Amino acid sequence: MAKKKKYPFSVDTFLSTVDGGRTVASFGKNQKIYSQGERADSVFHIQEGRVKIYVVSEQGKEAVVALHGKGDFFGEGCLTSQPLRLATAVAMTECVIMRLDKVAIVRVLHNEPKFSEMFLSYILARNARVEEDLVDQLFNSSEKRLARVLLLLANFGKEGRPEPVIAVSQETLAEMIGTTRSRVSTFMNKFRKLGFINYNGVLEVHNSLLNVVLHDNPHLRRKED
Amino acid sequence: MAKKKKYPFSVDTFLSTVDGGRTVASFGKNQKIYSQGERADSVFHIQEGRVKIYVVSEQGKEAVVALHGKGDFFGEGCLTSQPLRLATAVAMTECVIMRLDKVAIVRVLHNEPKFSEMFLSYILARNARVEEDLVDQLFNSSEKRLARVLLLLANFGKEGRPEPVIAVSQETLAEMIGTTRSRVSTFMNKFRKLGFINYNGVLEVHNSLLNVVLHDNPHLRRKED
DNA sequence: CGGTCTCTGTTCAATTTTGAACACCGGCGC
DNA sequence: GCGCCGGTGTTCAAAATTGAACAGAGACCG
Repeated sequence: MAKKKKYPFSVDTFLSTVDGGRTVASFGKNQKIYSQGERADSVFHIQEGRVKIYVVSEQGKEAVVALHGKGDFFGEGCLTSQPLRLATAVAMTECVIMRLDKVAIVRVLHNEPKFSEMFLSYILARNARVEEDLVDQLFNSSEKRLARVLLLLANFGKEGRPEPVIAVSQETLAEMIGTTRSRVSTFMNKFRKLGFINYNGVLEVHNSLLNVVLHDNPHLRRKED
Repeated sequence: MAKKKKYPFSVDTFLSTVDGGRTVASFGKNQKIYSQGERADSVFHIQEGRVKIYVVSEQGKEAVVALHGKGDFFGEGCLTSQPLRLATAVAMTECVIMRLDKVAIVRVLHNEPKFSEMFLSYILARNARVEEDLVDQLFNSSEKRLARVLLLLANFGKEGRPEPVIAVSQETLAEMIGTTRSRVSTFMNKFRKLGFINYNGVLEVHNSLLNVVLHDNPHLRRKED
Protein backbone atom coordinates (compact mmCIF):
# COMPACT_ATOMS: atom_id res chain seq x y z
CA MET A 1 0.00 0.00 0.00
CA ALA A 2 2.75 2.38 0.92
CA LYS A 3 5.41 1.89 -1.70
CA LYS A 4 4.15 2.70 -5.12
CA LYS A 5 7.40 2.49 -7.07
CA LYS A 6 5.69 4.09 -10.01
CA TYR A 7 8.86 4.75 -11.90
CA PRO A 8 11.47 2.15 -10.99
CA PHE A 9 12.54 1.87 -14.59
CA SER A 10 13.21 5.57 -14.98
CA VAL A 11 14.96 5.82 -11.65
CA ASP A 12 17.40 3.18 -12.73
CA THR A 13 17.86 4.98 -16.01
CA PHE A 14 18.74 8.23 -14.30
CA LEU A 15 20.99 6.66 -11.76
CA SER A 16 22.90 4.68 -14.34
CA THR A 17 23.78 7.83 -16.22
CA VAL A 18 25.11 9.68 -13.21
CA ASP A 19 28.80 10.10 -13.72
CA GLY A 20 31.06 10.44 -10.75
CA GLY A 21 30.32 9.66 -7.13
CA ARG A 22 28.59 6.43 -8.00
CA THR A 23 29.73 2.92 -7.17
CA VAL A 24 28.01 -0.45 -7.18
CA ALA A 25 29.00 -3.13 -4.69
CA SER A 26 27.94 -6.55 -3.51
CA PHE A 27 27.31 -7.41 0.11
CA GLY A 28 27.13 -10.83 1.68
CA LYS A 29 24.40 -11.93 4.04
CA ASN A 30 24.70 -10.17 7.43
CA GLN A 31 27.33 -7.79 6.14
CA LYS A 32 26.96 -4.27 7.44
CA ILE A 33 26.50 -1.51 4.91
CA TYR A 34 26.83 1.28 7.42
CA SER A 35 26.67 1.59 11.20
CA GLN A 36 24.93 3.88 13.64
CA GLY A 37 27.20 6.80 14.48
CA GLU A 38 29.33 6.75 11.32
CA ARG A 39 29.61 9.83 9.18
CA ALA A 40 26.63 10.00 6.81
CA ASP A 41 27.66 11.16 3.36
CA SER A 42 25.95 8.89 0.90
CA VAL A 43 22.61 7.49 -0.16
CA PHE A 44 22.09 3.88 -1.24
CA HIS A 45 19.85 2.28 -3.82
CA ILE A 46 19.11 -1.43 -3.81
CA GLN A 47 19.53 -3.24 -7.13
CA GLU A 48 19.12 -6.68 -5.69
CA GLY A 49 18.52 -8.19 -2.25
CA ARG A 50 17.05 -7.19 1.07
CA VAL A 51 18.31 -4.80 3.72
CA LYS A 52 17.39 -4.36 7.36
CA ILE A 53 17.63 -0.99 9.11
CA TYR A 54 17.86 -1.05 12.87
CA VAL A 55 18.70 1.10 15.86
CA VAL A 56 20.42 0.06 19.05
CA SER A 57 19.43 1.76 22.28
CA GLU A 58 21.75 2.72 25.10
CA GLN A 59 20.52 -0.31 26.99
CA GLY A 60 21.55 -2.51 24.11
CA LYS A 61 18.04 -3.27 22.89
CA GLU A 62 17.53 -3.37 19.13
CA ALA A 63 14.60 -2.02 17.18
CA VAL A 64 14.06 -2.68 13.50
CA VAL A 65 12.94 0.49 11.79
CA ALA A 66 12.42 -0.87 8.29
CA LEU A 67 13.13 -3.63 5.81
CA HIS A 68 13.97 -2.58 2.27
CA GLY A 69 14.08 -4.40 -1.03
CA LYS A 70 14.89 -3.98 -4.69
CA GLY A 71 14.33 -0.44 -5.91
CA ASP A 72 14.32 1.12 -2.46
CA PHE A 73 16.57 3.93 -1.30
CA PHE A 74 18.04 4.12 2.16
CA GLY A 75 20.45 6.31 4.06
CA GLU A 76 18.68 9.39 2.69
CA GLY A 77 18.76 10.93 6.15
CA CYS A 78 22.10 12.48 5.23
CA LEU A 79 20.32 14.80 2.80
CA THR A 80 19.06 16.81 5.72
CA SER A 81 21.82 18.36 7.77
CA GLN A 82 22.15 15.16 9.80
CA PRO A 83 25.90 14.38 9.78
CA LEU A 84 25.79 10.91 11.37
CA ARG A 85 23.96 7.67 10.69
CA LEU A 86 21.12 7.25 13.13
CA ALA A 87 20.75 3.57 12.37
CA THR A 88 22.63 0.54 11.11
CA ALA A 89 22.00 -1.02 7.70
CA VAL A 90 22.74 -4.69 7.20
CA ALA A 91 22.24 -7.02 4.24
CA MET A 92 19.65 -9.71 5.02
CA THR A 93 20.48 -11.58 1.83
CA GLU A 94 23.14 -11.32 -0.85
CA CYS A 95 22.80 -7.78 -2.13
CA VAL A 96 23.84 -5.60 -5.01
CA ILE A 97 23.74 -2.00 -3.93
CA MET A 98 24.53 1.30 -5.57
CA ARG A 99 26.14 3.92 -3.42
CA LEU A 100 25.70 7.58 -4.36
CA ASP A 101 27.87 10.26 -2.82
CA LYS A 102 25.80 12.90 -1.16
CA VAL A 103 27.20 15.57 -3.48
CA ALA A 104 26.43 13.43 -6.51
CA ILE A 105 22.81 12.81 -5.63
CA VAL A 106 22.32 16.41 -4.59
CA ARG A 107 23.58 17.38 -8.01
CA VAL A 108 21.18 15.03 -9.75
CA LEU A 109 18.30 16.25 -7.62
CA HIS A 110 19.26 19.74 -8.60
CA ASN A 111 19.72 19.18 -12.30
CA GLU A 112 17.07 16.61 -13.08
CA PRO A 113 13.63 17.84 -12.09
CA LYS A 114 12.16 14.60 -13.31
CA PHE A 115 14.31 12.60 -10.95
CA SER A 116 13.76 14.97 -8.10
CA GLU A 117 10.01 14.59 -8.59
CA MET A 118 10.28 10.82 -8.42
CA PHE A 119 12.51 10.97 -5.40
CA LEU A 120 10.09 13.24 -3.57
CA SER A 121 7.28 10.82 -4.39
CA TYR A 122 9.35 8.01 -3.03
CA ILE A 123 10.13 9.82 0.20
CA LEU A 124 6.50 10.82 0.69
CA ALA A 125 5.46 7.20 0.27
CA ARG A 126 8.07 6.11 2.77
CA ASN A 127 6.79 8.75 5.13
CA ALA A 128 3.29 7.38 4.91
CA ARG A 129 4.58 3.92 5.65
CA VAL A 130 6.47 5.00 8.75
CA GLU A 131 3.42 6.88 9.99
CA GLU A 132 1.36 3.76 9.52
CA ASP A 133 3.88 1.84 11.57
CA LEU A 134 3.67 4.45 14.30
CA VAL A 135 -0.10 4.41 14.37
CA ASP A 136 -0.08 0.62 14.42
CA GLN A 137 2.23 0.76 17.39
CA LEU A 138 0.02 3.27 19.18
CA PHE A 139 -3.20 1.39 18.57
CA ASN A 140 -2.65 -2.29 18.51
CA SER A 141 -1.65 -5.14 20.78
CA SER A 142 1.49 -7.08 19.98
CA GLU A 143 -0.62 -9.89 18.58
CA LYS A 144 -2.16 -7.61 15.98
CA ARG A 145 1.14 -5.96 15.23
CA LEU A 146 2.69 -9.34 14.52
CA ALA A 147 -0.18 -10.23 12.22
CA ARG A 148 0.34 -6.98 10.38
CA VAL A 149 4.06 -7.37 9.74
CA LEU A 150 3.52 -10.95 8.59
CA LEU A 151 1.00 -9.71 6.05
CA LEU A 152 3.34 -6.96 4.97
CA LEU A 153 6.20 -9.40 4.59
CA ALA A 154 4.00 -11.64 2.50
CA ASN A 155 3.19 -8.78 0.16
CA PHE A 156 6.74 -7.53 0.09
CA GLY A 157 7.71 -6.63 -3.46
CA LYS A 158 4.22 -7.40 -4.66
CA GLU A 159 4.79 -5.07 -7.60
CA GLY A 160 6.90 -7.40 -9.71
CA ARG A 161 6.38 -11.13 -9.69
CA PRO A 162 5.51 -12.45 -6.22
CA GLU A 163 8.84 -13.05 -4.54
CA PRO A 164 9.09 -15.73 -1.86
CA VAL A 165 8.39 -14.63 1.69
CA ILE A 166 11.63 -13.58 3.33
CA ALA A 167 13.00 -15.75 6.09
CA VAL A 168 12.96 -13.58 9.20
CA SER A 169 13.88 -14.94 12.61
CA GLN A 170 11.49 -14.58 15.52
CA GLU A 171 14.10 -12.40 17.12
CA THR A 172 13.91 -9.91 14.25
CA LEU A 173 10.13 -10.03 14.20
CA ALA A 174 10.16 -9.20 17.89
CA GLU A 175 12.43 -6.23 17.24
CA MET A 176 10.14 -5.02 14.48
CA ILE A 177 7.00 -4.95 16.56
CA GLY A 178 8.59 -4.06 19.86
CA THR A 179 8.06 -7.17 21.94
CA THR A 180 9.90 -10.28 23.10
CA ARG A 181 10.79 -13.37 21.17
CA SER A 182 8.85 -15.68 23.44
CA ARG A 183 5.78 -13.67 22.70
CA VAL A 184 6.34 -13.93 18.94
CA SER A 185 6.81 -17.66 19.25
CA THR A 186 3.55 -18.05 21.12
CA PHE A 187 1.55 -16.01 18.62
CA MET A 188 3.11 -17.73 15.61
CA ASN A 189 1.94 -21.02 16.99
CA LYS A 190 -1.49 -19.69 17.71
CA PHE A 191 -1.77 -18.40 14.13
CA ARG A 192 -0.61 -21.75 12.85
CA LYS A 193 -3.10 -23.69 14.88
CA LEU A 194 -5.85 -21.43 13.60
CA GLY A 195 -4.68 -22.07 10.03
CA PHE A 196 -3.68 -18.48 9.30
CA ILE A 197 -0.08 -19.28 8.54
CA ASN A 198 2.00 -22.28 7.72
CA TYR A 199 5.63 -23.01 8.20
CA ASN A 200 7.82 -26.02 8.17
CA GLY A 201 10.83 -24.20 6.85
CA VAL A 202 9.27 -21.76 4.46
CA LEU A 203 6.74 -19.29 5.73
CA GLU A 204 3.33 -19.04 4.12
CA VAL A 205 0.94 -16.32 5.14
CA HIS A 206 -2.72 -16.71 4.26
CA ASN A 207 -4.97 -13.77 3.73
CA SER A 208 -7.22 -15.12 6.46
CA LEU A 209 -4.65 -13.64 8.84
CA LEU A 210 -6.35 -10.35 8.05
CA ASN A 211 -9.04 -11.47 10.46
CA VAL A 212 -6.62 -10.86 13.28
CA VAL A 213 -5.78 -7.36 12.15
CA LEU A 214 -9.27 -6.22 11.32
CA HIS A 215 -11.92 -5.98 13.98
CA ASP A 216 -11.56 -7.47 17.39
CA ASN A 217 -12.72 -10.87 16.38
CA PRO A 218 -14.16 -12.21 19.63
CA HIS A 219 -13.88 -15.88 18.81
CA LEU A 220 -10.16 -15.51 18.33
CA ARG A 221 -9.76 -14.49 21.90
CA ARG A 222 -10.82 -17.86 23.21
CA LYS A 223 -7.83 -19.41 24.90
CA GLU A 224 -6.14 -22.05 22.73
CA ASP A 225 -8.45 -24.68 21.29
CA MET B 1 16.30 18.45 16.51
CA ALA B 2 14.22 17.26 13.63
CA LYS B 3 12.77 20.40 12.11
CA LYS B 4 15.43 22.69 10.76
CA LYS B 5 13.27 25.23 8.99
CA LYS B 6 16.34 26.58 7.30
CA TYR B 7 14.41 28.61 4.78
CA PRO B 8 11.13 29.70 6.29
CA PHE B 9 11.48 33.13 4.79
CA SER B 10 12.02 31.87 1.29
CA VAL B 11 9.22 29.35 1.55
CA ASP B 12 6.82 32.11 2.45
CA THR B 13 8.13 34.17 -0.40
CA PHE B 14 7.52 31.44 -2.92
CA LEU B 15 4.12 30.58 -1.59
CA SER B 16 2.96 34.16 -1.54
CA THR B 17 3.70 34.51 -5.24
CA VAL B 18 1.81 31.42 -6.30
CA ASP B 19 -1.15 32.58 -8.29
CA GLY B 20 -4.26 30.49 -8.41
CA GLY B 21 -5.24 27.58 -6.22
CA ARG B 22 -4.15 29.37 -3.09
CA THR B 23 -6.36 30.58 -0.25
CA VAL B 24 -5.67 31.72 3.29
CA ALA B 25 -8.19 31.07 6.03
CA SER B 26 -8.57 31.37 9.78
CA PHE B 27 -9.65 28.53 12.00
CA GLY B 28 -10.97 28.72 15.54
CA LYS B 29 -9.78 26.54 18.35
CA ASN B 30 -10.94 22.91 17.92
CA GLN B 31 -12.14 23.57 14.41
CA LYS B 32 -11.46 20.75 11.98
CA ILE B 33 -9.36 21.52 8.95
CA TYR B 34 -9.95 18.18 7.31
CA SER B 35 -11.24 14.79 8.42
CA GLN B 36 -10.09 11.24 8.00
CA GLY B 37 -11.71 9.74 4.90
CA GLU B 38 -12.34 12.98 3.02
CA ARG B 39 -10.97 13.48 -0.46
CA ALA B 40 -7.37 14.66 -0.25
CA ASP B 41 -6.62 17.30 -2.82
CA SER B 42 -4.70 20.02 -1.06
CA VAL B 43 -1.67 20.74 1.09
CA PHE B 44 -1.69 23.17 4.00
CA HIS B 45 0.91 25.54 5.35
CA ILE B 46 0.63 27.08 8.81
CA GLN B 47 1.12 30.83 9.03
CA GLU B 48 0.06 31.08 12.62
CA GLY B 49 -1.13 28.71 15.32
CA ARG B 50 -0.90 25.05 16.18
CA VAL B 51 -2.47 22.01 14.59
CA LYS B 52 -2.98 18.46 15.82
CA ILE B 53 -3.04 15.50 13.47
CA TYR B 54 -4.76 12.37 14.72
CA VAL B 55 -6.14 9.05 13.59
CA VAL B 56 -9.19 7.24 14.91
CA SER B 57 -9.16 3.46 14.96
CA GLU B 58 -12.08 1.19 14.20
CA GLN B 59 -12.50 0.67 17.91
CA GLY B 60 -12.83 4.41 18.37
CA LYS B 61 -9.44 4.93 19.99
CA GLU B 62 -7.52 8.03 18.99
CA ALA B 63 -3.82 8.34 18.32
CA VAL B 64 -2.04 11.64 17.82
CA VAL B 65 0.42 11.35 14.97
CA ALA B 66 1.92 14.83 15.13
CA LEU B 67 1.58 18.40 16.35
CA HIS B 68 2.49 21.12 13.91
CA GLY B 69 3.26 24.80 14.28
CA LYS B 70 4.10 27.93 12.33
CA GLY B 71 5.96 27.20 9.13
CA ASP B 72 4.98 23.54 8.99
CA PHE B 73 3.23 21.83 6.10
CA PHE B 74 0.61 19.16 6.56
CA GLY B 75 -1.73 17.14 4.39
CA GLU B 76 1.13 16.46 1.99
CA GLY B 77 0.09 12.80 1.85
CA CYS B 78 -2.09 13.71 -1.11
CA LEU B 79 1.01 14.26 -3.22
CA THR B 80 1.47 10.53 -3.44
CA SER B 81 -1.40 8.79 -5.14
CA GLN B 82 -3.29 8.61 -1.84
CA PRO B 83 -6.79 9.92 -2.66
CA LEU B 84 -8.20 10.13 0.89
CA ARG B 85 -7.12 11.75 4.13
CA LEU B 86 -5.67 9.15 6.46
CA ALA B 87 -5.96 11.40 9.48
CA THR B 88 -7.88 14.34 10.87
CA ALA B 89 -6.36 17.80 11.29
CA VAL B 90 -7.74 20.11 13.94
CA ALA B 91 -6.70 23.57 15.10
CA MET B 92 -5.39 23.51 18.68
CA THR B 93 -5.34 27.29 18.85
CA GLU B 94 -6.57 30.11 16.65
CA CYS B 95 -4.88 29.48 13.32
CA VAL B 96 -4.11 31.20 10.06
CA ILE B 97 -3.54 28.59 7.42
CA MET B 98 -2.77 28.65 3.74
CA ARG B 99 -4.39 26.01 1.60
CA LEU B 100 -2.74 25.03 -1.66
CA ASP B 101 -4.58 23.03 -4.26
CA LYS B 102 -2.74 19.88 -5.13
CA VAL B 103 -2.41 20.96 -8.74
CA ALA B 104 -1.05 24.34 -7.67
CA ILE B 105 1.64 22.97 -5.42
CA VAL B 106 2.56 20.31 -7.93
CA ARG B 107 3.04 23.09 -10.45
CA VAL B 108 5.26 25.06 -8.08
CA LEU B 109 7.27 21.97 -7.24
CA HIS B 110 7.70 21.43 -10.94
CA ASN B 111 8.61 24.97 -11.92
CA GLU B 112 10.60 26.14 -8.94
CA PRO B 113 13.57 23.87 -8.29
CA LYS B 114 14.53 26.03 -5.36
CA PHE B 115 11.19 25.48 -3.69
CA SER B 116 11.15 21.82 -4.52
CA GLU B 117 14.55 21.47 -2.88
CA MET B 118 13.31 23.12 0.31
CA PHE B 119 10.20 21.05 0.31
CA LEU B 120 12.18 17.84 -0.04
CA SER B 121 14.38 18.94 2.87
CA TYR B 122 11.32 19.60 4.90
CA ILE B 123 9.80 16.22 4.15
CA LEU B 124 13.06 14.44 4.92
CA ALA B 125 13.24 16.17 8.27
CA ARG B 126 9.68 15.22 9.04
CA ASN B 127 10.52 11.67 8.08
CA ALA B 128 13.36 11.61 10.56
CA ARG B 129 11.09 12.88 13.26
CA VAL B 130 8.44 10.23 12.67
CA GLU B 131 11.12 7.56 12.68
CA GLU B 132 12.35 8.87 16.00
CA ASP B 133 8.83 8.63 17.35
CA LEU B 134 8.57 5.07 16.14
CA VAL B 135 11.88 4.08 17.69
CA ASP B 136 10.89 5.78 20.92
CA GLN B 137 7.71 3.76 20.93
CA LEU B 138 9.58 0.52 20.28
CA PHE B 139 12.20 1.12 22.94
CA ASN B 140 10.81 3.01 25.84
CA SER B 141 8.32 2.66 28.66
CA SER B 142 5.40 5.04 28.78
CA GLU B 143 7.11 7.00 31.52
CA LYS B 144 10.07 7.77 29.29
CA ARG B 145 7.87 8.46 26.33
CA LEU B 146 5.93 11.01 28.34
CA ALA B 147 9.17 12.65 29.45
CA ARG B 148 10.26 12.83 25.83
CA VAL B 149 7.13 14.51 24.48
CA LEU B 150 7.17 16.99 27.32
CA LEU B 151 10.72 17.94 26.41
CA LEU B 152 9.77 18.18 22.75
CA LEU B 153 6.79 20.36 23.57
CA ALA B 154 9.01 22.61 25.64
CA ASN B 155 11.38 23.06 22.71
CA PHE B 156 8.60 23.43 20.21
CA GLY B 157 9.41 26.26 17.83
CA LYS B 158 12.76 26.79 19.52
CA GLU B 159 14.08 28.32 16.30
CA GLY B 160 12.47 31.72 16.69
CA ARG B 161 11.95 33.26 20.09
CA PRO B 162 10.97 30.73 22.73
CA GLU B 163 7.21 30.45 22.51
CA PRO B 164 5.24 29.49 25.61
CA VAL B 165 4.72 25.76 26.17
CA ILE B 166 1.48 24.70 24.52
CA ALA B 167 -1.37 23.72 26.77
CA VAL B 168 -2.05 20.07 26.01
CA SER B 169 -4.56 18.03 27.96
CA GLN B 170 -3.53 14.81 29.64
CA GLU B 171 -5.93 13.08 27.30
CA THR B 172 -3.99 14.32 24.27
CA LEU B 173 -0.67 13.46 25.86
CA ALA B 174 -1.97 9.95 26.42
CA GLU B 175 -2.97 9.71 22.76
CA MET B 176 0.45 10.90 21.70
CA ILE B 177 2.41 8.31 23.58
CA GLY B 178 -0.10 5.50 23.36
CA THR B 179 -1.21 5.05 26.93
CA THR B 180 -4.06 5.95 29.26
CA ARG B 181 -4.83 9.26 30.87
CA SER B 182 -4.62 7.91 34.39
CA ARG B 183 -1.11 6.85 33.63
CA VAL B 184 -0.19 10.30 32.32
CA SER B 185 -1.65 11.90 35.40
CA THR B 186 0.40 9.67 37.67
CA PHE B 187 3.65 10.35 35.87
CA MET B 188 3.03 14.09 35.67
CA ASN B 189 2.67 14.17 39.42
CA LYS B 190 5.75 12.07 39.89
CA PHE B 191 7.76 14.42 37.67
CA ARG B 192 6.40 17.37 39.59
CA LYS B 193 7.28 15.89 42.94
CA LEU B 194 10.78 15.27 41.69
CA GLY B 195 11.02 18.88 40.54
CA PHE B 196 11.35 18.08 36.84
CA ILE B 197 8.28 20.00 35.82
CA ASN B 198 6.02 22.61 37.26
CA TYR B 199 2.44 23.47 36.59
CA ASN B 200 -0.24 25.44 38.28
CA GLY B 201 -1.88 26.52 35.10
CA VAL B 202 1.05 26.99 32.82
CA LEU B 203 3.39 24.12 32.15
CA GLU B 204 7.11 24.52 32.73
CA VAL B 205 9.49 21.78 31.71
CA HIS B 206 12.97 21.77 33.22
CA ASN B 207 15.90 20.28 31.43
CA SER B 208 16.44 18.03 34.40
CA LEU B 209 13.61 15.97 32.95
CA LEU B 210 16.24 14.69 30.57
CA ASN B 211 17.37 12.48 33.43
CA VAL B 212 14.26 10.43 32.91
CA VAL B 213 14.87 9.97 29.22
CA LEU B 214 18.56 9.26 29.34
CA HIS B 215 19.93 6.22 31.10
CA ASP B 216 17.86 4.10 33.39
CA ASN B 217 18.44 6.26 36.39
CA PRO B 218 18.08 3.77 39.22
CA HIS B 219 17.25 6.23 41.98
CA LEU B 220 14.23 7.38 40.03
CA ARG B 221 12.76 3.95 40.27
CA ARG B 222 12.28 4.19 44.00
CA LYS B 223 8.58 4.30 44.67
CA GLU B 224 7.31 7.81 45.42
CA ASP B 225 9.20 9.74 48.04
C1' DC C 1 -26.99 30.19 43.02
C1' DG C 2 -27.31 25.53 40.80
C1' DG C 3 -26.27 22.83 36.81
C1' DT C 4 -23.19 21.29 33.44
C1' DC C 5 -18.73 20.53 31.42
C1' DT C 6 -13.97 19.63 31.06
C1' DC C 7 -9.90 18.43 33.12
C1' DT C 8 -7.46 16.40 36.75
C1' DG C 9 -5.99 13.18 40.86
C1' DT C 10 -6.42 8.64 42.54
C1' DT C 11 -7.57 3.89 43.28
C1' DC C 12 -7.70 -1.00 42.08
C1' DA C 13 -8.55 -5.49 40.03
C1' DA C 14 -7.88 -7.67 35.63
C1' DT C 15 -5.00 -8.28 31.95
C1' DT C 16 -0.91 -7.93 29.21
C1' DT C 17 3.80 -7.93 28.86
C1' DT C 18 8.44 -8.75 30.21
C1' DG C 19 12.61 -11.26 31.04
C1' DA C 20 14.84 -15.09 32.16
C1' DA C 21 15.15 -19.85 32.12
C1' DC C 22 15.24 -24.50 30.27
C1' DA C 23 14.65 -28.09 26.66
C1' DC C 24 14.62 -29.43 22.01
C1' DC C 25 15.81 -29.57 17.46
C1' DG C 26 18.85 -29.62 13.04
C1' DG C 27 22.90 -28.16 10.79
C1' DC C 28 27.82 -27.71 10.82
C1' DG C 29 32.68 -28.58 11.49
C1' DC C 30 35.94 -31.72 12.88
C1' DG D 1 30.07 -39.45 16.72
C1' DC D 2 30.45 -35.24 19.34
C1' DG D 3 30.13 -30.53 20.67
C1' DC D 4 28.58 -26.14 19.41
C1' DC D 5 25.33 -22.85 17.78
C1' DG D 6 21.35 -20.44 16.13
C1' DG D 7 16.65 -20.75 16.04
C1' DT D 8 12.52 -22.44 18.23
C1' DG D 9 8.66 -24.02 21.86
C1' DT D 10 7.29 -23.36 26.51
C1' DT D 11 6.86 -22.01 31.17
C1' DC D 12 6.36 -18.75 35.02
C1' DA D 13 6.78 -15.17 38.47
C1' DA D 14 7.48 -10.26 38.46
C1' DA D 15 6.34 -5.97 36.55
C1' DA D 16 3.90 -2.83 33.65
C1' DT D 17 -0.33 -1.47 31.71
C1' DT D 18 -5.17 -1.09 31.07
C1' DG D 19 -9.81 0.40 31.86
C1' DA D 20 -13.21 1.74 34.58
C1' DA D 21 -14.72 4.15 38.38
C1' DC D 22 -15.25 7.98 41.59
C1' DA D 23 -14.28 12.60 43.49
C1' DG D 24 -12.79 17.33 43.37
C1' DA D 25 -11.66 21.88 41.07
C1' DG D 26 -12.57 25.42 38.18
C1' DA D 27 -14.97 27.69 34.21
C1' DC D 28 -19.06 28.98 32.12
C1' DC D 29 -24.04 29.88 31.64
C1' DG D 30 -28.72 31.14 32.61
